Amino acid sequence: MHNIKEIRNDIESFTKSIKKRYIDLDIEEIILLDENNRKFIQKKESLEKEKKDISKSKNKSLFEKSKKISIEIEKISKLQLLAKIKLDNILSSIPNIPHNDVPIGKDENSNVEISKSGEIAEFNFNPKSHYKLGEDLDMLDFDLATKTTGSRFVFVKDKLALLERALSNFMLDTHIINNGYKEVSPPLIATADTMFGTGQLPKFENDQFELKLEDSPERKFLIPTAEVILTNTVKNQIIERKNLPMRLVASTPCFRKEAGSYGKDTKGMIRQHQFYKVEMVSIVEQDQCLNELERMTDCATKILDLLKLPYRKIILCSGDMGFSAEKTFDIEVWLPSESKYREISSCSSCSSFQARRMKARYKNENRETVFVGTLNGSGLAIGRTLIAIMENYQQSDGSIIVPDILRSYMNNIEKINKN
RNA sequence: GGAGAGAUGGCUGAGCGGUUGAAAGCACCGGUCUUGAAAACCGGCGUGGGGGCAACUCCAUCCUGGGUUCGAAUCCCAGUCUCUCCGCCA
Repeated sequence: MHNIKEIRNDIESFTKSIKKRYIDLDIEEIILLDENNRKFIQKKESLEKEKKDISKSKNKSLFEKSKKISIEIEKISKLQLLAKIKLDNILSSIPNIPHNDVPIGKDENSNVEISKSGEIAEFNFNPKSHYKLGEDLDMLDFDLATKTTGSRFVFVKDKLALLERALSNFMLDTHIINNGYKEVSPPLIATADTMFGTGQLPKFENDQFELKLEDSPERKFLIPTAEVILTNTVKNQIIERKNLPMRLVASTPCFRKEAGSYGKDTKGMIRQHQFYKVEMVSIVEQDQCLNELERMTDCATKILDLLKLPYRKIILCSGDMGFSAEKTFDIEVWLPSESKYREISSCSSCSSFQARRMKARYKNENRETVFVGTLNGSGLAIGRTLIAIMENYQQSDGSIIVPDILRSYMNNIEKINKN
């Protein structure tokens, strides 16, 4: 959420910055609504003052007049509220402004590779896709999921289910023990207000699974990522500086409609309506955002290092970043069956963009109350890590070697074989 | 699900129709004292918004939304949440 005061004070630089996002924005309308809103506020407040003075005077002869003023106030309030709602609707649908470090570009073609890591394995046979491997092992069942639930779901069974569980524990342990994150097991359902805080609402309502609630005007949603619920733990709060940075990690299912991606990645587990993800969230002092982003991204890549999976790190360009982000690193893991890198983690700094929406603040060193900085990153997406392990560790006979680091989490089995 | 109690500033907590934006304490900040610290004493200290270059000023805000009244933290109605007790249940 942007500060209308800042926009008003420097319309030109705001317009220039937001252009980097390649969105349509009617700045004239914003300015007009803002002016109207303030005009009505002034009118309303001068009437309120008048009314207050009458009431203070306790002069009975003026009481009748006061009643009339009340009616007038009500009329103007309605107009003011209308302008304010319209203005807020527009403001709350404008994405965050990209940081200066961020390359300018319209879509993923302008993303920039920063580094590559790990050895890409040579296969002396044709590497299979994860879904072929999984189906042959009888440990991934997409048809069964279609029968019970619908498309874009999967049954993970047997040793692959164990692998999935092991990954969750391994990642959590690493972030808790080595990276200073505090484990949280959060609710998987969030209120509309919470969804607004991190930027899922109002603009991305179509991507969310909403629960059907009887007899209640309240709206509730399945979380699309633990970022939503973890970041909002500080909403409507003034945090003590000594408690910053706050680092939280959770392993949760995530639910996404994937609207607008029909026909994309329909085969296999790449794009599902439900998947597990280990999510890191940091709440920091504003000026620490970029340092924390580097740190968080390292926490994510460390997992891939330990799993010995090849990956690359890229920085997203201005047009490809998520709504709330000012700067984002994506980590992409190598998938032999596709001979390309696929996203497995996304780490973003949201500056104070979400904090403003959530009203999450802290007292800085000058004892001023200011908005915190928020960051989130996957560490990592479990489903996609499962895929990457299957494909990169596959053998010619269709079995899958268990990475060393995971064996203690998997009853010390070394290989996943067909039963 | 049933029955009660409650929701006030960063925290604790008074107020229960008319300078109450709100006592008091704690915390915090500044100062005096002290070699330094503590203690003691003095002063300051909520949030959001509007106007103004500024000094400053105005409005809102005592869970949320309605209502009564010239006037509401205080009265009425609805809702949300929290706590206690009972019931049911993983």
